[in-house]
Amino acid sequence: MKELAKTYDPTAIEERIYDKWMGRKYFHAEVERSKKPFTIVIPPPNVTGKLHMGHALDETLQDILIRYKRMQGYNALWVPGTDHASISTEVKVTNQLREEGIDKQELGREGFLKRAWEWKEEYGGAIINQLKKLGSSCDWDRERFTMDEGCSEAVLEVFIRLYEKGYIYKGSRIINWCPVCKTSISDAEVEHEEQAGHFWHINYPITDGSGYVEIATTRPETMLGDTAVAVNPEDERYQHLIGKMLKLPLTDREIPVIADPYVDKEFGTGCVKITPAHDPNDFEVGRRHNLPEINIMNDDATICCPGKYHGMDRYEARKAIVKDLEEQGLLVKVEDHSHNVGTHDRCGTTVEPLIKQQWFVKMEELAKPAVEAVKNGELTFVPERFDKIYLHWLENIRDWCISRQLWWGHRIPAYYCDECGEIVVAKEAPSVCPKCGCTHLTQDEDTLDTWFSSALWPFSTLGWPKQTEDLEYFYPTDVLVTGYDIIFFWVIRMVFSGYEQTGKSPFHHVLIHGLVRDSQGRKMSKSLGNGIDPLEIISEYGADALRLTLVTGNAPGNDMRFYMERVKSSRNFANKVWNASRFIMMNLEDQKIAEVDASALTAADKWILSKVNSLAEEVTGNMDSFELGIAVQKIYDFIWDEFCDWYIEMVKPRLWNKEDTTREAALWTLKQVLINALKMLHPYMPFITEEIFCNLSDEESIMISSWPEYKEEWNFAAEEHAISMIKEAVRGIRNVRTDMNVPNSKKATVYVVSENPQVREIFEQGRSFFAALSFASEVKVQADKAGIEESAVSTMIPEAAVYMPLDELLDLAKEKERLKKEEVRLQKELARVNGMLNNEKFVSKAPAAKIQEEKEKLEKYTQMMDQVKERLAQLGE
RNA sequence: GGAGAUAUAGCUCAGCUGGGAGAGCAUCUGCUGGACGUGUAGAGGGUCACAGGUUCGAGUCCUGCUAUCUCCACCA
Repeated sequence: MKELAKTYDPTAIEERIYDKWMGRKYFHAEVERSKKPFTIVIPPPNVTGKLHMGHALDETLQDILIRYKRMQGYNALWVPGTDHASISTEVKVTNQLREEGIDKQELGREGFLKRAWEWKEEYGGAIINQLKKLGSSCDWDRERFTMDEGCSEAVLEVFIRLYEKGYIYKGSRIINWCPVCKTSISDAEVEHEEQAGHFWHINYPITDGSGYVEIATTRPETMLGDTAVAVNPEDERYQHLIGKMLKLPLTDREIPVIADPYVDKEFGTGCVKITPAHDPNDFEVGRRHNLPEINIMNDDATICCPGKYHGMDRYEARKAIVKDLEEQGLLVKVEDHSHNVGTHDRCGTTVEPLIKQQWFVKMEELAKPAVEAVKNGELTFVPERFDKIYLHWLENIRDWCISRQLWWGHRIPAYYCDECGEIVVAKEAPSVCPKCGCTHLTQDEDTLDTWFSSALWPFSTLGWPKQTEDLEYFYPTDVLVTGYDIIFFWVIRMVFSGYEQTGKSPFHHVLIHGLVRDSQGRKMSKSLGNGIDPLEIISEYGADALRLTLVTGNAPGNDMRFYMERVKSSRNFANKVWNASRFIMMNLEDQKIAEVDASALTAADKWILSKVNSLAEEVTGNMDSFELGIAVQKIYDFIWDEFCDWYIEMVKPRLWNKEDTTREAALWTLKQVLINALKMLHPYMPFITEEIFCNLSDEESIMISSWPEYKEEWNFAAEEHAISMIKEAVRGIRNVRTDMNVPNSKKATVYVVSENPQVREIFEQGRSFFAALSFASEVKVQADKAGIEESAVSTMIPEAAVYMPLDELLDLAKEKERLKKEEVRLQKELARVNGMLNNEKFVSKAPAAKIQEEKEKLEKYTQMMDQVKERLAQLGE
């Protein structure tokens, strides 16, 4: 056995261990009919991405679950991969080209894609290596990419299927347009933010000269595209206007006044300008009334209409138009007004609603099984409250705009006949037009929304559309782990795609986590510069410490704050585990410990075995309910408090005495308990547990060892009781000594007095460690107070009194004071217990077990009180 | 305008189906005996936001209210 370092140094260990795991293919899973599968697919990070704390949390949670299930004997598969991230990547590559002085358009589609793939090959894998640093046990042999051959095949298949069922259609509709990225985006990609703006009141002259109609708008520049003014049909004020024509200022057009219930009488002036081509509501109104749709904007949001405003930027035009209206006396007033502005979530640009030909997925029918899945419990969210968010979105879902005016992505498999305009949707380019027979067909220029391919991720990565063995065995996956911020983008789309294409929900559970924030609670962001790099934390404190920090004290769905003190405390725990193990290995001295018979075990051994046994039961329960924070807290407390601070201290006297007949039992127990604790800790802290385990065990790796299960033969209730009594006495003694300022070096005889022979037996049995833990020179266990000096200090536990003659140190007044404090405490406890037991309603309604519990407490407190009173009397009180 | 979350020790947060308020860090006081000072033994510190209600019993369930945060929403 090698000598272990005094402090744990993760950097020396982690890489070597990860290489070992990789080399032995522990992460790899193949179909194995004899085992039950447990599958997770990774939320594929963007190829443009760099590992941040959000990833670190997400991957840690998945790795914990997958390692846990693997140890439980499941055939655990964690499928990794990356997402092509159409817009982000396209922007990055475009910028790179620009720096080289190359214009994307001049380079052309083919040249651009070549560069994009080169870029992907060069930088795209970076994040994968970063995931490995965390200890992620992904099956890297199965690494996928949303634009690889198989995923692309799945995309084509789904597109064609949905098209043929009529769920995908092409239409001219109002969509969200990003004037900077120059592409359409879906509703989910629009972020709404409240912005301070103005409300401009403008008079539109009535053509018959009878006056004006006053409208109010937040976007005066769009008036160039107005094709009507609407009033509510029930608004008495404006009945006479309906049907009249208005002169649209700054143009030579005339527009009608129409009546539509969409208009709110109470808001603004009650008259609304209708701009069908630049506002989603107006678009609807326009379609109802067959109004012309006049587009006044170019793709870069400059104005496009005959006249002086042509070519102006939208905001420049706004200023000019307001100025001109004012000069013409048509501007009535300007009010301050804050309103919602839609921005593109990738670049922050204000989105422009525009009418464009785009491809859409019709959502109404597709959404139904996804709604049903949550309602009938086939799919559950952890925590449950995310059901509501999910359902609310699905129940109000609108058609999904899936075409993007980008090059990096899956090109839409639609071909147009140059002659007759026929649309052919097919996996491969048709050579002739099925309608007119000509041979000139051109493929649609657009690509698909990046989420179209990620929606298929749980099954496309397992071989779909081929009915592979993998698919049949590993699918549906078990749990999806992700942040609440992409429920709309991703989770919902995976669920309805799963039902539509495979007839099943793609996973059974969705474990939602929150955001990792900085120590002040702010979002970590590039612009604030407050991000903490997980890789830096790993290199300084180790991946285990980072992982522990990310799961400790965090409940599912809640945001968490990240700060260095917590990382340090996790690192300290790793060191604690390291040193406890080092201590045990030093004592084992490489000797083989034979299986020890239960009859050879002492009460302390049985106590700790019983504790680790119930720990296994509880932790398993917590992990099955995804309560990972609670589970790891219990493991932490067990290792540090029960095992290190109590059990190891208890067995030291036995270890030091080579003649001790129970020494072997102590060594065996230490090893058993440590191994079990390490196993439970392994999913959380994989590296340190592996390193220690391999130094301790003959098995080749902890990650393929078996998860501890509850075993009846390790259930020792009597010993748990006995040891808790001794611990109680030790605590009492320590308290007294601290109170009296007795240094640890000053030993005293400790008398344990109890009339109960069983209690005396417990202390007799525990004599060796009880003496050590209570700084006793000698322990005397007896039935009465014979031989105990009256001046000895005392502490009471149920069923026993403990005395220590500390002669010269004794301060009688202080002793009395302490006893009186204890008396007051006991009085309060007795009052509470008696209050309950004397309450008829409690006795008649509370469960029997609870009543029994309280009765036992009453007995204990009464005993202790008697002892305290007796002692006080003895002291002349 | 809807919906949700959060409010517990100085700080950051746990607390599952109701049955004597917890952890880590911080603060204070001891302890250097043979795993660990990244340690150890102790201490102080909480009307569990507020007000009602249900219950023998409420941090936990219900109602209301306040504050903060988040999501959704077409009031121009």
